Amino acid sequence: MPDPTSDPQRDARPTLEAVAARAGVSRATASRVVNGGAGVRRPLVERVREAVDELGYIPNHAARTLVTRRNGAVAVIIDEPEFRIFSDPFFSRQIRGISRELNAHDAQLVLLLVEGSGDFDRVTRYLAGGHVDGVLAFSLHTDDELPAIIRRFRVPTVYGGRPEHLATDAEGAPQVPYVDCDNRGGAREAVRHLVSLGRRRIAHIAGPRDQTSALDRIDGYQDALPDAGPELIADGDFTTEGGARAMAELLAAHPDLDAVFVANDMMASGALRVLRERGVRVPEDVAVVGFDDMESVAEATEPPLTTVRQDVEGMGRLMVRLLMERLNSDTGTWPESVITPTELVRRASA
Amino acid sequence: MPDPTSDPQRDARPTLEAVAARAGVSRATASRVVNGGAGVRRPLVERVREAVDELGYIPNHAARTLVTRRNGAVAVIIDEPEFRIFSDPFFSRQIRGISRELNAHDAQLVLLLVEGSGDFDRVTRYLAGGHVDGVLAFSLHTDDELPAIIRRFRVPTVYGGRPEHLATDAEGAPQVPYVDCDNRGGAREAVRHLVSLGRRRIAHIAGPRDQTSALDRIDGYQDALPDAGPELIADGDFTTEGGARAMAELLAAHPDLDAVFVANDMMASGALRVLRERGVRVPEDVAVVGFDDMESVAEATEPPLTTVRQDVEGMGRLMVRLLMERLNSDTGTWPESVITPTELVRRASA
DNA sequence: CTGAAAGCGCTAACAC
DNA sequence: GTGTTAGCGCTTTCAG
Repeated sequence: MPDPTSDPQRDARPTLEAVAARAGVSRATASRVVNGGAGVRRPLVERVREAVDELGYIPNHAARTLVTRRNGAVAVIIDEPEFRIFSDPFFSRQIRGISRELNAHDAQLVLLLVEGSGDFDRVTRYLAGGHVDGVLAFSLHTDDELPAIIRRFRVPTVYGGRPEHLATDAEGAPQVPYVDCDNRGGAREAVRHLVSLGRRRIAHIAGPRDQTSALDRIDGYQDALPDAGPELIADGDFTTEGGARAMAELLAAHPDLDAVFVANDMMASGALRVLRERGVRVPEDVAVVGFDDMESVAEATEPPLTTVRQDVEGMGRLMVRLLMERLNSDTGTWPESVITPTELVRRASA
Repeated sequence: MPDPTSDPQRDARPTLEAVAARAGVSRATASRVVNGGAGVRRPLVERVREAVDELGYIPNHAARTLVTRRNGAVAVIIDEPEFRIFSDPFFSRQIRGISRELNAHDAQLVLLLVEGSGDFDRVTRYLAGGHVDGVLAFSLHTDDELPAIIRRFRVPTVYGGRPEHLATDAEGAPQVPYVDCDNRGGAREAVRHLVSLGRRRIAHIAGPRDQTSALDRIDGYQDALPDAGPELIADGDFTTEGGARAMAELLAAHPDLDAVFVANDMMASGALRVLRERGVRVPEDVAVVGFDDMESVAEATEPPLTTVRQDVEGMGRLMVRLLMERLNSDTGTWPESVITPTELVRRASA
């Protein structure tokens, strides 16, 4: 905290006391009204409300937190290694969903960026300090310390994306609620679509293997193509350039391929560029299906991209809702994880 | 705030009282030690420290805030219209700088996304509620209500990027401290570099005219080329596609151009692609200079991009430092705005 | 249904 | 130097 030596703005905001006085009631009654007004007679409620308006009363959060032990804030924790997701429209959408839903619950979003193990101390202190009611955590890595910290301090948490290692309780039931889209099912559908188009040599450009979304999409590809060898899978990194590179490799190794399922739209856009540069016609020669349905990308490609849509913003909102459900449950039991459905969006590329 | 009907986790964290008891001192002394330990004799300091460790004591933030009236949190406010900047690596870098510097000051980052005028109420309540010690606000629009709100509640604020309309005090001195890079100077340097290379028909691909950074870069371009007509300026939108479009227009209208200064790297990357597709050699036929120096973009282009570097992360840190300076100043006077220098980074494209 | 009173955990005068 | 004592503004029993 900044050096608290000065206080340039010792503002005298009205207190509940003042409201009560003005309304001619006790502080207790004023408090009841401010918090919904249950069990207070109408006329009093109105007098208090008026006083609130006239005085421009706004409750003091710190005082309230001190007694209720709830602070109306949720931390969004992002691992620095994953921080690049920040520059992914995908993530900005999810944050937007989170922000919206949090607003609806009158809760604040505290952003915690973790940049390597040095920062875990800080985050630990922060969580241990009970500054937030809950946590939303994103795409953890294999050896991430975060889950352990979170478990240790029993901070209610919802994960975004299926965590690599699902913790399980004594009965073997997963103890880590998360929200993810049906990556595997969506991928399967995409590839089946390609098959139904009569394509026979269907390649896959995969995302980084340390992300479960990429792994799950590979699984979906293989579900639909049980006989396809791993040589038809090229590795990408979810960036446009990575997609372009992978496409070039694939073209070199398998000149006969007639379709490619790409694990996200950014890479698909790179792949399309390479195909265009090589004079390969899409979809006539090679059909292409992406994943994500980021309109800004999928509608701007040439030709427009057929892709698997996932409701990213909705997933963000869902994360918040799961968390709130838990926070408001008396039993302290967790809601189930949610796998949201995907949907194939047909455009021109396949 | 979520419905406070339940409290599944009524944890009994140790209080200062407990620490004091264990160390055999008064709460006051314990407090002094926890807050730096100035004016407490060594042996006592150590006993208290031990007690803190043994008990795993962590100060209760709410209680502290209640009395100090400081809450160790800073809001970062982003206008939804500008929310796309989220998906700009530029912004993610700035946020990172902010986050780092805030951590260094032990302050938290509260993210406030504004999505249209409906949300101003919420933000107003939040700021008025005194939940944060200060505000960092980004790229406001012409008719933005935010500055008014901020002024009304006298929340210490630093802006990121030169605000469109600089508020001035009675003496006409600007009252809005901001951090921005020297957009105009950087642009000027870029174009002068092109001139020094012997280029004579130098075009400009500009950013959206409602952003001061774009406007300032246009000014810099014109500084260096006082005789260039406005027809050599094409409008872009800071995206790759926009840059490609603008480049195509320019090529059609001015087949004789031999250089182009592009207002950011993303657009430059799109422009380079178009030039390549048309068989225009870079830099032989047309030299290209970008702006930003986002390595991920500028180093990946073909050829690598000569561009104007700005220290984005540093600017984020600076914003925090200005804010903290203000928060810790007894006089409540504002530090000056800061314009950070830019630097031409030569690669292969010019 | 309303009010009185007791704190929540901490800091900051003010004494000693 | 260190301890004592008031609160900070609010919620919440508990009486009435």
